[in-house]
Amino acid sequence: MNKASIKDVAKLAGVSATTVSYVLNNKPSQTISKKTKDKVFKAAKTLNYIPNLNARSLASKKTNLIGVVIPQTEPGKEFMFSNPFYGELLSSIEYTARLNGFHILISGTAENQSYINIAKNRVMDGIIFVGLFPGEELETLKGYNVPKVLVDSYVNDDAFHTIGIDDELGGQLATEYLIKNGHKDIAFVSGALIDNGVNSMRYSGYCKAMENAGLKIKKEAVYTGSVDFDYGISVAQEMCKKGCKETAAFITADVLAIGLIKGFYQMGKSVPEDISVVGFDNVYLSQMSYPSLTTIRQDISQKGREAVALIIESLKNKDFENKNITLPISLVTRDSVIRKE
Amino acid sequence: MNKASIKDVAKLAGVSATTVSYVLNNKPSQTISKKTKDKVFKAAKTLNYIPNLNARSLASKKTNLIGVVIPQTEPGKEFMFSNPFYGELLSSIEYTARLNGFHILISGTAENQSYINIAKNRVMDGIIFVGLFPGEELETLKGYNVPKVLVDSYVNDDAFHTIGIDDELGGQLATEYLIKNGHKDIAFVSGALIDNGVNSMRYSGYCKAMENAGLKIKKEAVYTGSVDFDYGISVAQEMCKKGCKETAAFITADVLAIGLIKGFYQMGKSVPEDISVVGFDNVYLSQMSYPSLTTIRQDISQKGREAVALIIESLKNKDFENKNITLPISLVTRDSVIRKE
DNA sequence: ACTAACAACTTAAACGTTTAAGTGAGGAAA
DNA sequence: TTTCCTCACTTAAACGTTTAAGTTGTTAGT
Repeated sequence: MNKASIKDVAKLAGVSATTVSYVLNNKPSQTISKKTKDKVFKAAKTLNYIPNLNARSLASKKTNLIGVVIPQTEPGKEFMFSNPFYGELLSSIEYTARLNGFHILISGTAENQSYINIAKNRVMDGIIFVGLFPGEELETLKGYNVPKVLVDSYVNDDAFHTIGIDDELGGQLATEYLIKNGHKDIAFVSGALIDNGVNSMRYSGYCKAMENAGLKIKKEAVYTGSVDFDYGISVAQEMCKKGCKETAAFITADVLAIGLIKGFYQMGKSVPEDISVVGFDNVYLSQMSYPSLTTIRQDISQKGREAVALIIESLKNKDFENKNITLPISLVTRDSVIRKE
Repeated sequence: MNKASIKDVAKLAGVSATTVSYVLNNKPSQTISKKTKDKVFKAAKTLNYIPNLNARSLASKKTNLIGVVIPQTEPGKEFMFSNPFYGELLSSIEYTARLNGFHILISGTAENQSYINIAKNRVMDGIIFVGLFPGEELETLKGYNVPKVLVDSYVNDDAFHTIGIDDELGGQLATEYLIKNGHKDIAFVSGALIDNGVNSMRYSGYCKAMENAGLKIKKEAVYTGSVDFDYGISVAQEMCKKGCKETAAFITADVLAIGLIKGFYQMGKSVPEDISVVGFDNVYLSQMSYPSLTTIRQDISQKGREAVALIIESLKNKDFENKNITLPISLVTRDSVIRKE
């Protein structure tokens, strides 16, 4: 028993396929009698009719599909969610999209695989790109004529919506808070510093705060690697091996910060007694750790909601101009920072 | 400048659309001269041709799309990833699918929304359902003629592949470990106990271990609510308020266990000194907590890989019978359990 | 009584592919 | 030389919808 098509429904109901389409889509542009509607509904129900969305999309040029491209945090590693930030963001995107009748098509980006592959290979109503993407491909992407949102990317091009936070300010707030608490030797720990990436911006905020306070930035106190728990542990180990002159650290991601805390603990040092720590993102994880993490709060959920909203708005209104949205951030103080005597 | 279609390419290359299709899909059933191939490739490149996958799917009846349905952990809450288990699983699914040329379409399940909606509304080559789903809808789902995988569901129906672990054994192992360490008053904490759900099975393992050891299961030591951090905190509070006669707890999810640890700490009790804790799942989170969590390890990543593999296998081989896979588990001992004097 | 308007449909083209079947040319086998 | 193959294509139908543009039959207005 194969799937019923609109024609089967039409035949059973004794009307044309067009009528079925009108009834089932509840087109206000077309009046259909109550009697006919009932017949169609009944026939559709009887045949367990399910419209083929591929056909619908082909005909209507709408797919109700939003693509989400998420960077692979580490090459060869399947865990694109090793940073819970992405999970929370995706969750918000999916939820908002679903409320609006859209589905989400996700794709990580493999090492050697172009991230625009997903755009090339699917027909989507819009795409959300999370994180930083290399510049050359952006050009190609521009030719893809659907609403596009860049999340957390400092690309300045009006072919895209952008949505992000003031990462530099965040870095500054975090560092200033440590300084305010009497710390002078403050390490900086982060994923790779890529031009125009969030980490670079946060680093720049760190530098600003240090300079404003007349503190020197020591090269050996700047650690950059990958954003995950294990790298956090290894940084803590390295710091301890070096003697750990630092009394505090600003870390650009909460997972990474939690890794540091763990690493210090393993090396016999404790947070915040021996070293204070400030993270970034305020993922749910940050309240779970011990000690709970002082961090820069951003509204991840809102980021997702806005991203979807921008796409939907652009879809509704063809002249809707691409927007650049900056969401607010704030410092949330918990237990990972202590005042230095 | 609208998108180029196969016809535009054909025109530019001076061949038929069919030839273009053959060339671009590299069909071995059809021989095409090198010369023509080159012409087609060149034309496609010039026009920046991107095949419309909706049209392709319509014609070929393959979508290269796998649907993943994930339960909403809490009604009205957007965070379907409040349990990191889902994120890790999804990540694995996405990665495996991508390696095989598939994309992932995800959908949470809203409260009042049928979870088969996604199946009804999209044309997919296969679907993976994660968690427990109400029985009535399963019947409807059976009519949907694509490979279907049920992950972590104790439905016994050969219309589905199933993949899971021996949850009862897991519950037993965890509880026995606590008993072996001298604990007699052991609480059980979990999400809702639903017939044939993993939590019920884990509970049953808990009961088995208790009974085998001649220990009584006290109703007031069994806590069931939702699987998230906050519920964990509230259970710890409740336990403490009751005087906390228990010296240990088996908790059916790591996030929940971490919540308990936090809650105990807030109430002035510490883990494992005052109370020992065993979790379940071994999500990456479990090593991050302090103390790190003794838990039941399951290979979440493999769960995802196998789920996708089953679908792909079924797609390749129409006679491939639905399988029931049970993956191994084991106890991983960390720091959240202490021997009782 | 005649036109206009409207309600309730249907016809047919279009969306962009795939693919079974067909075609013609050139070469090999008889 | 004729027949038969094989190569290198092309034709045309099909996939399941949507939707602009008809086509009726009825009602309303004058």
